Amino acid sequence: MTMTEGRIPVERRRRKPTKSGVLLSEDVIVDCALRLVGQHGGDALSVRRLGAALGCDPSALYRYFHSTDDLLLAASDRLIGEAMDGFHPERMAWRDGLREFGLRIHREYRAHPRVAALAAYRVTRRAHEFRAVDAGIGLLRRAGFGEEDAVRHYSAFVDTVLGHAALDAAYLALPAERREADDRAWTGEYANLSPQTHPQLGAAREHLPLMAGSSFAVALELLLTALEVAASG
Amino acid sequence: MTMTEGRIPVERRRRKPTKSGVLLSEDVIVDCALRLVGQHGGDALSVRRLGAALGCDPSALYRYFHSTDDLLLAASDRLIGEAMDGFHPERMAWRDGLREFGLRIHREYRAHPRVAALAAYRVTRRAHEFRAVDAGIGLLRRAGFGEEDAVRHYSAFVDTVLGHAALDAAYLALPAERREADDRAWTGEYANLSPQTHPQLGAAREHLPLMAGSSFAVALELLLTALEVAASG
DNA sequence: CTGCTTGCGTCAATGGTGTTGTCATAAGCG
DNA sequence: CGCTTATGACAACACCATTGACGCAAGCAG
Repeated sequence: MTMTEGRIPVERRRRKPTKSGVLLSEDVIVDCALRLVGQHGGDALSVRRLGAALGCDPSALYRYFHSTDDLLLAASDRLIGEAMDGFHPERMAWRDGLREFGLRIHREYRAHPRVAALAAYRVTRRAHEFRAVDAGIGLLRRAGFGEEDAVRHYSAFVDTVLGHAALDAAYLALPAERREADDRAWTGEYANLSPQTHPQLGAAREHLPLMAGSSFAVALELLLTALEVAASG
Repeated sequence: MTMTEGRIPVERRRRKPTKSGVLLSEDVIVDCALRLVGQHGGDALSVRRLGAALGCDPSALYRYFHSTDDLLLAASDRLIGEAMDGFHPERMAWRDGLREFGLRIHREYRAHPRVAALAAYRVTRRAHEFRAVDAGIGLLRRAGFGEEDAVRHYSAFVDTVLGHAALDAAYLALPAERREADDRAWTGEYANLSPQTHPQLGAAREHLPLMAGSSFAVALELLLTALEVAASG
């Protein structure tokens, strides 16, 4: 089929338990996938491992999703909903609201890095995203921006948040060994460079481990400050 | 080996041409990898395809790189090198220097979206990156930050730049059809939502197309302003 | 209760991936 | 000229996603 593939119908009547007794469903599979990624790291998500965890043949999953990408999108849809669940920006000051907005997305993405690495780059065009954008623009209007500037600054804000979230998520999705190797660079290769050729690195040697962790919190506060300045100016 | 693996020495004396007559080298391989990824997409980067393109056995590449990850880091470092080529921050005010620093990286990543999407979140641990980090920290020292704060704020700055670069690069790496569909969402789905349920989107309807383009320029200026505030405070 | 339809789990196979160990060969030094 | 060794080739291993054929059994029709 070259046409857009029709959704696999969610309503199923016939149910056959798997060899090990588990009843499969779209929800059960997404649950298991998120659990698998959360517990065993980013590279634990493969059709084979998922099948093993569910006690079914890997190919059984294709009865529910067209591809692993399709499965990941389904999982990412749930992520957006969970990130925004219980968020009530109208109850707080705009700056606090924007901060929580950013922190919620960032936290959710970090909790599911492998899924997030794919989700961050995509426009879902679904209900949860609609609601999030509406809330975000509303917060910037309350900060004092006019309509056009609110949109422009919301765009900059959310892209910065998503960019950091994607970066941190992609990093967390790396195999542990590579992640540790990247971290060690700041106390190893970087700290041992000659101060002659790299004077700043030499002078700041003892602070370089700061480069290893996430810088999102610092960047978020900087951005909020800048928005405050821009709104009042 | 649990220790950090020794670098494969760059100086080689013996040279044996491959079956098809090509002389392999680290540079030749990176060249080919960048070309391959640029032409045929991120999924085109595999040792087997790379070997085929170079006219050598896939395993020959392991004489030059420990793994495909190692190769990717080498390619990434070359991007950094090209981005920083001819950059002389000491000749300009710190704010102008940081702006150009950000713009250079962003431009280079946009020029090689597929490699950038794979490499934006990695630490290359190589010469070009060393120099870039040294220059970046130096600019923030000149802004008035102490050593520790300079490192902390450089981290936030560069991660924001890389995050935006990764986002924009991933967007550019999308198939044109999907990219256009995403753009159309802001004049289509988003603009047609009911103002009852999404009041902000309704009010700002005519400005929503602003969401389609890159927000990097706006975010960069915001960040520079915030750094100025933080440095003087 | 019987029997048919069909949803769906299983099996087997295809062709892709990174990586490693072994071997042969040729480059360049002594 | 011959020896050492760098390095390319080959084969094999373990994993991956995806597909098509097969057959079991769930649930409805009669």
